[in-house]
Amino acid sequence: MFSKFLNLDTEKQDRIINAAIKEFAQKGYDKASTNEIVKEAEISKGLLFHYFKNKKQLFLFLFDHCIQMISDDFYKKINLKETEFFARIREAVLIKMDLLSKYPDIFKFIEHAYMDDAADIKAEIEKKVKELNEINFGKIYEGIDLTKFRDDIDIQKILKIITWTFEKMSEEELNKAKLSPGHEVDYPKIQLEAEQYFEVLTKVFYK
Amino acid sequence: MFSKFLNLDTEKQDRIINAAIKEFAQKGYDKASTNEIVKEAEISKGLLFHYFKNKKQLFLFLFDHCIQMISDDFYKKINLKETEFFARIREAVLIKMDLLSKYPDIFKFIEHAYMDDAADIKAEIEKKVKELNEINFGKIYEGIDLTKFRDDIDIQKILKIITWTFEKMSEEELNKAKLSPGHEVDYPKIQLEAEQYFEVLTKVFYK
Amino acid sequence: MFSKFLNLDTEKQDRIINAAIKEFAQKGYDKASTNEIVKEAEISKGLLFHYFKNKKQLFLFLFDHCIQMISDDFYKKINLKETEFFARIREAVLIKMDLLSKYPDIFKFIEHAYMDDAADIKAEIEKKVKELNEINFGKIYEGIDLTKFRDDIDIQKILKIITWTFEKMSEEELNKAKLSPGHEVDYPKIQLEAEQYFEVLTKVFYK
Amino acid sequence: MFSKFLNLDTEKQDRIINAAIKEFAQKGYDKASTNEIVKEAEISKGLLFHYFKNKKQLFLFLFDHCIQMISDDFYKKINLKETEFFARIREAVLIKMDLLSKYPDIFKFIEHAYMDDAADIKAEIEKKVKELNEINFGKIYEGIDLTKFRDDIDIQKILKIITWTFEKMSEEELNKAKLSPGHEVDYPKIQLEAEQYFEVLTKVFYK
DNA sequence: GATGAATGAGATTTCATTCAT
DNA sequence: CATGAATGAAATCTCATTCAT
Repeated sequence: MFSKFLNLDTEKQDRIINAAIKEFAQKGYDKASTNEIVKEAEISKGLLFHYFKNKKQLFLFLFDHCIQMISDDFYKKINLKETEFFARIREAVLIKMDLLSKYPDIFKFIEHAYMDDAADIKAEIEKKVKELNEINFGKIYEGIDLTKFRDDIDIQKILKIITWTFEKMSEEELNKAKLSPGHEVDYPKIQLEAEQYFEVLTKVFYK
Repeated sequence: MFSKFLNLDTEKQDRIINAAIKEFAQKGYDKASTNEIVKEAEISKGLLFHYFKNKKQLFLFLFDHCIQMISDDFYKKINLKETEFFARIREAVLIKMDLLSKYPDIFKFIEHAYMDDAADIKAEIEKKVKELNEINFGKIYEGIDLTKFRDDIDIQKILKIITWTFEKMSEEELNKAKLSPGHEVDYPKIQLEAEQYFEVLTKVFYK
Repeated sequence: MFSKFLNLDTEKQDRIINAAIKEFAQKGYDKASTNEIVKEAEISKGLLFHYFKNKKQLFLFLFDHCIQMISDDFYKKINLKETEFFARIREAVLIKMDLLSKYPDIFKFIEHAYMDDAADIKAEIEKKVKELNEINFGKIYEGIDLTKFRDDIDIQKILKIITWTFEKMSEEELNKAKLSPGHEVDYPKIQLEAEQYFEVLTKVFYK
Repeated sequence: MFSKFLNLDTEKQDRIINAAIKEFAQKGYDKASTNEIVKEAEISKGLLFHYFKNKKQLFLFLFDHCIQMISDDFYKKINLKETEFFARIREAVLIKMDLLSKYPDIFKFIEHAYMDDAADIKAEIEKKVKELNEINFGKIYEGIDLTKFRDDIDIQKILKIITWTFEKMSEEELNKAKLSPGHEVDYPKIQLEAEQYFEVLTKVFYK
């Protein structure tokens, strides 16, 4: 599918990928301009369409690429030997924050991809996202020691509540950051807050 | 700001508002076409820009209008005399579902407004949303009897966790609906699931 | 359909029609450039598409317009009181040649329209052409005195052979002209040749 | 001119010729894509332009090639010993129909070549066509017994009228076929009609 | 107030052809 | 001989906004 592109020398691939991610991250699918992308990547207009037959294919390629990149990095770092639930999830939150500050454009791009409602790409992206979520949810809780949790509550519901709590907490903090003057995310604060929620959740859901 | 528009006879106002909501709801901010709006509303191009000096102002007006409309309806229906927390939140969930099926276009529009990342409107919308959330969070929990909750946990954190749980649960169900063939939301199922989470959360957060 | 366009003042309409006919006549449907048309007509790019929603509609409008114009002129000039067959067809040939030299662009355009195989317009044009031919064949032989023709041959076949003879003769002469240096059509020569064929055909098909 | 190409092994030559004829036949000169041709022929882009320095030369080569092929086939089949005019022309019509159903792509290609008005190729093609027609007209009537025709009419005019009649008749039938749902040419009907015209023309032009 | 013709920059995509390898 | 990456002009069409009437 994208073999032509992948046979390029890495430097040019990177130039194109970075230019495209930047543009899509800034403006979303619809408003992103292939003109800007080729200008930034310093390639000719025709070449982009030689590699990716249209804007949509380019976008979908980038989406896969980003997800792959982030996932790889994530699963390389996470220690699956840690079986204590809260330790594992604490680690996950930390790694996520780390990646977030390391690849801000890519996250912005992925976030856009999730939210963009451009009819063109909606269906495809949503399918990919669903698959991804299922895989991730399984993987992140792989090998977890569930014996510490209360027996009188459906364990799946407990995991959901805990996961959602941390997701929403992060979302809220990131939203606050967006509204602040410099858009700086206050990572130490997030971490502190996370610790407080860990405490609450341990108290109520552990035996 | 929009006084010119508000002085119109209601029938014309409605025609314009409905046409615009429909278009924005279907296509999102960027792809929505002012041409289609005037055609559907049966007014001239110039007139639209006479009332709302540009597309952005029109969108922001509609956003406020929709929020107002939905909020009014919501607070008219909710029984603030009910002070038991879970009873209150159960009622809120039910009313929300009711509104959702009553005004699908408006909700779709608001959803778009939240997600649309057209740089133009993002900042403004997000500010409004934040204010709104704070007001709602305060209002919805107004007069609630907090004495039933455990004393050993920060009550604000408890409320957050509960609120987030129901929000995420609804989001997940709505997303599933989007991926299903007919996009039908399975309201009874949502309600059943909600009851199960009520039970879990009561068990762990009540004394 | 084209009411917006037809409400324009005639001068502007003409500028656009002439520019478009010229471009389509020169280059055929596919290669004709809407850019060139607006440049020649001295209107903005957007305006053309305000009147005709796309290139195809513009072309089809022009086709109808040209056919109408030529037909009107033709039927205004032809004398339907003349019932003698060869007199009638002689007149038709003369009028056709007259129109041909009066509106060379329009004929070139129509010729293109007949031949253009751009998939976009083929079907529509062919339908129109077929209808037109049926009408014309009927009209041109309207009220003709058929009593002079031989009784031992199917009269329809006789008319076909005669019509085809003059059509092919004209085609051949026009083709010769295209190959000659200045592309000049030698009208007197066509007329002389026509007279000779009239003589032959009268001799063999009249009683 | 095309010696490089003609030195290729026949299999590759055929692949290229067939791919190109197919593409030009389907889309006409302008819209035919060299990209599609090389893809179908399974050769590289550069190679095509190595053999034929540009699209136009490729097209002209193909035109000559097709004309040659069809002519060869035609003159191989026609029996020049038959000197009776109508028998000869009847045979010609039959052979033409046979070839038409045997090489539909090639005929479609030639038809396109005749009609395509892409300025680029028009002049050249028309010159070739004219030469060809003269040769064919001479050849097809070679050795014909003209003594049976009436003496009181210019024999050249008689031959023209007869030739034109059969040409126009075929054209009309082919056009009808184009407008019919399945584009099927009704060969038996053409043949029957041809016989009727033979009869008429014999009656009037033979002594 | 109300109209809708007019603008023109900018969008994506195609294409024949070249040329370094 | 053979490759296919690279070019960039040109194509059609859209769109929010203005302004003379």
